[in-house]
Amino acid sequence: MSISTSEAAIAALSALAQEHRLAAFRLLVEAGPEGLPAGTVADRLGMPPSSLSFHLAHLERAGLVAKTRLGRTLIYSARFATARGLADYLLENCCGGRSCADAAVPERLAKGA
Amino acid sequence: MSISTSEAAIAALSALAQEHRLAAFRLLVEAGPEGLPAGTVADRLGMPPSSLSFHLAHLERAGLVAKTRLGRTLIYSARFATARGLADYLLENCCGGRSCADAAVPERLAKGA
DNA sequence: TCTATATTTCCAGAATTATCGAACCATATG
DNA sequence: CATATGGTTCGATAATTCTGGAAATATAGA
Repeated sequence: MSISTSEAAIAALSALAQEHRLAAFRLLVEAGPEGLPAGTVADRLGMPPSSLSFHLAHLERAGLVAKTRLGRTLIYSARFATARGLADYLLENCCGGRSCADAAVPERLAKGA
Repeated sequence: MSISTSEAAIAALSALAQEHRLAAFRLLVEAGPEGLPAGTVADRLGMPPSSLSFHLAHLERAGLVAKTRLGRTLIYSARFATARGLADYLLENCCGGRSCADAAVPERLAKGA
């Protein structure tokens, strides 16, 4: 998941553009590759399981998390590569390779000078 | 705009998590520091001015674009620093400093092994 | 098999976001 | 001042997303 199309970028962006999902994802990042059971995430975030499930599914569709069954618990883990892929996408497509040293003060356009 | 809080990150993420806004922002990035008049962006994106205005305002609130008046035209330009700030936020908070070499296959948790 | 646990899916209602025409504001120019 | 141009704001409607309880699914264990 290296995020090549803008659709993929939008999927990842909107997956993270939500309070609860960003919090869940950060929790999983912190948990590392071992991941965390859905229930644990729900507890730590203090939200009802059905709501959390909705958000985790959203993250999974965007390729940001992976799901593994272990007995009767489902373990979610962060897909670091996708997060990095999104960061790379931003750097390439939204910083245009330029230095990114904020210089957004256009003072002369449509005027020759 | 270095994006320190998660609120700021969510604002930037959701600003870019929309087809038209991402397209508009990319256009402004491509245009460089000189920026582009709102009307030009509307033309290139083929959308009614009021719709575009709505989206540009959204990008501006998130700190992703700057607005400058030049006569009767309003020129929008990308704030590269914010885009980079978002990329940095992702790298720091969503990749956890680790190598990011996808390793999301938790096979032993809750079991000693 | 019956029961308990972990979680998801379903569904309906609430909340938020997007769309776009019409009216409005600001600036330029005759 | 009158008029034209570039854009925004308003407002009503449509579309999408979020929320959370109830019912359903999957697995484990007695």
